[in-house]
Amino acid sequence: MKFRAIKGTKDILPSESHHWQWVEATVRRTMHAYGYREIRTPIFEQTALFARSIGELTDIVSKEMYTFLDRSNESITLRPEGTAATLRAYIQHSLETQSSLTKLYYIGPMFRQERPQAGRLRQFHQFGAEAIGSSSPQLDVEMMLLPLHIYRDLGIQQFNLTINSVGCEKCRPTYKERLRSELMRVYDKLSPDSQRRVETNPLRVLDSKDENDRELTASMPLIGDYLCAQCSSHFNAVCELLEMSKVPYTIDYRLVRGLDYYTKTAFEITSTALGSQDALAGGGRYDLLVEELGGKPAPGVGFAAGIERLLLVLSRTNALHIHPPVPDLYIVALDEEARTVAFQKAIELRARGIAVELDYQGRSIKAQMREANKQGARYVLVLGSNELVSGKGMVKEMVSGKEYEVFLEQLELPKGLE
RNA sequence: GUGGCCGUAGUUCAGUUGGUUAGAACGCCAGGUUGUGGCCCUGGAGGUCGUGGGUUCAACUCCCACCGGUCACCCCA
Repeated sequence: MKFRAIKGTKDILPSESHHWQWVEATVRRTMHAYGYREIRTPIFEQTALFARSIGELTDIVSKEMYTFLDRSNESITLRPEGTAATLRAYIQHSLETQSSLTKLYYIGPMFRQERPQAGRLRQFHQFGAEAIGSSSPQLDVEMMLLPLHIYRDLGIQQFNLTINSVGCEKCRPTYKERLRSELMRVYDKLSPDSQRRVETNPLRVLDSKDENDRELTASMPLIGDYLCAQCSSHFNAVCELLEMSKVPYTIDYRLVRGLDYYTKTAFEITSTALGSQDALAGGGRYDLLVEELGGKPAPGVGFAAGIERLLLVLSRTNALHIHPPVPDLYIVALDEEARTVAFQKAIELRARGIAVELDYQGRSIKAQMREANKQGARYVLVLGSNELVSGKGMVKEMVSGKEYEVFLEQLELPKGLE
């Protein structure tokens, strides 16, 4: 075999595209219910946009982006996430002048060059939402409710919501330095990964999976104790709203996000049906990002959710019940003349919105009936010389085997079809 | 990116201590007489045994590299 899809990319074949359509339709319906409108941005942007928003030192920017020079020697990057481009568009088109609060959602492919494994592809798909222009904790909670609502609608039973506050520009630096100095005391005993993180992202050391690291950091100060009054009350408000919404959640003061732009609220939704790649969705508040990207200062909050992982959970919990679409009518034709009439009838019926399928290969009646059955056609009409002469035929309802007489001139299908 | 495991028909797999024409099931195609599917029966097509080297008289079976997948780490959706 000469050509194959690039490592870490996948073809979505007809046997599963209907599952995707179902998920996407559910996402759109729910987004609408929460007042979000779709935005579609290009899948590539100037590299600097991502470096600026996500953070130069993050793993995503420093080693996972698909970055290349185009023919004009401009550095281009395939988007690794959706927020940066969404905010860029928000700023570029001055959406803040349209209304004081902008609520947007997106669905589409993202790109990150990581080592692939189940639930982690190089081209993967996310849906997500952004609310720009308000610092209300209600929106923080809405960002958690949105994906949870979608998961419930799709039939996912088990998930865990974990939240934290990562502070703001006033309180985080103080905590960060305090933590870093604590970490330096045990630096030599930390795992190599954590040693690296002490410099780049000390908060992340607390999130280490290394047993020894966990012991070393067990009694170290947590961000929760260092939040400023504003961050603290915001976080409390978020917790209260979650209580009110009756959404189970846990607070994890060690939770950190991989993107630098988060302030205050950070959260993650995980599923036990997944392996090590267990994050279904993640998000948080980014009150400084719009300004950082050159826009008029505006607070914002958002989330992103992975579609492949969502489908993985659904298939592992046997929750994929959606069937592919079927033809309303399959026309079986027995000879050349009948095939011409069948084609003509198909054109007429399709024009009326009826899904009609027929044989294009001159196959036997048996083969055509089998095909109609395999495709799940609801009705079958057999056309042969008898029908062409009499102008009448029988439409057979496949599930019951019952047959109804119809006139070919003005073909009517049993009611309920149109 | 690091380490472990895996890689045989479209799919899921079998394949004896390396030894002649690589099998099954499902799927696909065609038949089972006169114009009607689902079950059943029969037949057929389909594989350079991931790719490339090497060891050997001989390799799908051993070794190496690469490619792909997968598990964990890393990271995250």
